[in-house]
Amino acid sequence: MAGIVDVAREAGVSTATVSRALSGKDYVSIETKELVQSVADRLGYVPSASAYTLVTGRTKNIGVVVPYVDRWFFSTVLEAIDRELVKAGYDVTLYNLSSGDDHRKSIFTKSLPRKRVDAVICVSVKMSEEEISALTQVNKPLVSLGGLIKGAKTIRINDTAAGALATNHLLSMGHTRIAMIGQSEPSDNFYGVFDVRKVAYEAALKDAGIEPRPGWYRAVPRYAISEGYAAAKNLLGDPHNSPTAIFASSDELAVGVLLAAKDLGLNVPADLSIVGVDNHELADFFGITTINQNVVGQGELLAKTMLDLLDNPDQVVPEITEWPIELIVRSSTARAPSQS
Amino acid sequence: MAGIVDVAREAGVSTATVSRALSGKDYVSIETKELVQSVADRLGYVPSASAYTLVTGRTKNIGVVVPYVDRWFFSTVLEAIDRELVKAGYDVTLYNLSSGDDHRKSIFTKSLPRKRVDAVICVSVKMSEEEISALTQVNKPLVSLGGLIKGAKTIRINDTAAGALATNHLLSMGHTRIAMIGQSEPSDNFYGVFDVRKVAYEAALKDAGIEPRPGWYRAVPRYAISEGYAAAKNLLGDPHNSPTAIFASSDELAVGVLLAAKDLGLNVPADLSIVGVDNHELADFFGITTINQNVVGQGELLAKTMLDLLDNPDQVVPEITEWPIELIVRSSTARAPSQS
DNA sequence: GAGAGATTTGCATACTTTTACAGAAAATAG
DNA sequence: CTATTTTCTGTAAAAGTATGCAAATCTCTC
Repeated sequence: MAGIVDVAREAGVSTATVSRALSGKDYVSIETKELVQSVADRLGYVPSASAYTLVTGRTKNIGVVVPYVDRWFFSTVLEAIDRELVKAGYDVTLYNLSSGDDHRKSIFTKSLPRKRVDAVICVSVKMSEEEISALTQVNKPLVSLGGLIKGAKTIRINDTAAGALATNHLLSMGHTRIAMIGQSEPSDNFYGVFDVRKVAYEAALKDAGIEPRPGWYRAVPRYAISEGYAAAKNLLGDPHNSPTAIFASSDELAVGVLLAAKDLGLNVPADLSIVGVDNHELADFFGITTINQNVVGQGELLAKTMLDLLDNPDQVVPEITEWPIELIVRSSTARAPSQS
Repeated sequence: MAGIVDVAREAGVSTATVSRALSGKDYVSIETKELVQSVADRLGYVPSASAYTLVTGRTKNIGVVVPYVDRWFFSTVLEAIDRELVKAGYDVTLYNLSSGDDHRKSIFTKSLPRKRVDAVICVSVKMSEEEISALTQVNKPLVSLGGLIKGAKTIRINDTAAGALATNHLLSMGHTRIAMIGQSEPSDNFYGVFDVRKVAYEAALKDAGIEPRPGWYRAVPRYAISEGYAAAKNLLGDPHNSPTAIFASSDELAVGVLLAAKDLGLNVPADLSIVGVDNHELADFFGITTINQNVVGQGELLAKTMLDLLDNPDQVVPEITEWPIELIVRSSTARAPSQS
């Protein structure tokens, strides 16, 4: 393992010159630069990241905290974040909260502040005051996606607007019997949207003069096709007293609803309208009307925001930037069937 | 930012004692240990990872290289790997090859050897000789999942056996008109299984005295429901000359096939048998016969193998350990329909 | 009570790099 | 041709921790 001194000796210069030649950001003659470069290549020299960090205080590494990695939203956003960060020369180390609750504490009190990372990106994670201050006290920039983290720049969609947009779309098509499948209260790790969208859905109904039925809101623990299917089977069980529309809080749930409807012999959208959220690849495939939240775009903006913050650390900016959403109408929604 | 010297001064001991007290792996009296601990807590002291690494040579950090993170197989295996590694006190930094091809080079020549990680785990990635030697020369343990990396411990399923198992299952039920949907040649980053399973499928047919029809093998670029759907629609287009069974190289493809069959008015399994690979959550939901490869199990074993290698670096072990597969029969396969 | 061993601490060094400082050489200005 | 500026290079001092070595204290055992 060649070190900088080996390169210096071999090239007949000082270590300082080697450092300058390779970093390329200081006076050094073109000849010695090339000489050093070639010697370094020949010896296979790569500078030690820990030594670099020790002296500069910078790691060129960013920590990304997620509640899960094996779920669509998170793996998608992670891919987007990683791409942007890598482009700027950063590595990313992954902190997955689902890997154990006892682990969570050590992440925030040990790993993150331990000068391992230059900054922290949190996606949809709930953080306590102490956890936040543990980070800000060591002066680590912090940005967040979807969560509510006091003092951190946050990017998120307006979930109230999303819930209203979906519900109003159905109302505008004459539906009055509208059910919703949402997210049940998740773990401590996960800042979910479970009640925000529900509240918006109920408010939209009330605004239209419709009293929401408690039985027509179903909470599922996970955004999965199977969960949407089971919930829909249940909601649509009684043909004389069924909703004519279902608002699902994710496209994966919506797909489950669609399949359940088919299995029950219902025609979508003639008998049942469905709207989801996410603009998941599957929503396109199944023709599901959805609320596009462009997860990749959010991830990219998140990463760019972080990089920007790293460049000028004490800029003043809005705490929360709201990512635009839009309704994408496909073939899963239509006018409500005439009253039977 | 409190350093070890601050703790030492405050506690009235030497830095050496602080180090020993906190690491807990050397003689230190119980009283001073508690004293140091409390002072460290009060000051919010966390040892610097870079200093630790510089002096010990160990990072407590493992690099995981993947071709993608936003695809089912990889996010699932990543979750499993992370859980095991975290349990053992390691952080994981993620190297996603899909973040750019120019990036790939810098990963293997810079990031990885730069003493950032203690070891490297590769999942399904093709590596050149140079890339491997760049890692082994700096003495970094390397384990791999699914790829073929010379000199590295590798865990994988026997894809030949998988292809044979699936095909023979269909043959044993009297099918003679068997098509396959596999993976087209992927990028340089990705060590795919595209031809291994195909060869096994064709060999199994030939063993049964059936000449494989070129047109009945379809290659798709991506394991996605939509790809399986499109390929199946195509394969099943001509009702007088269609296969009675389709072997899909992944469960996601198989789901697409199932949906296509339904849309064409075919009855599964009466008119068409389908077998997939993975034992994806969806295969259970849709009742698809599949070959279980237990991705989580593979990831866990991979991580454990790595940890073991880290503990005793020069053990001698088999290069390749083969992960067992099994056929899970569900409701998507049945005896071939009688000849029409 | 003395010697042997076990336990407890501190001193000093090493790990590898970057960079402030200063000095030398070269270029430019007047 | 001197004075000034610019370019180039080396010396040395950090950065924060772990650990070998030695010294000191304590605990036994006979």
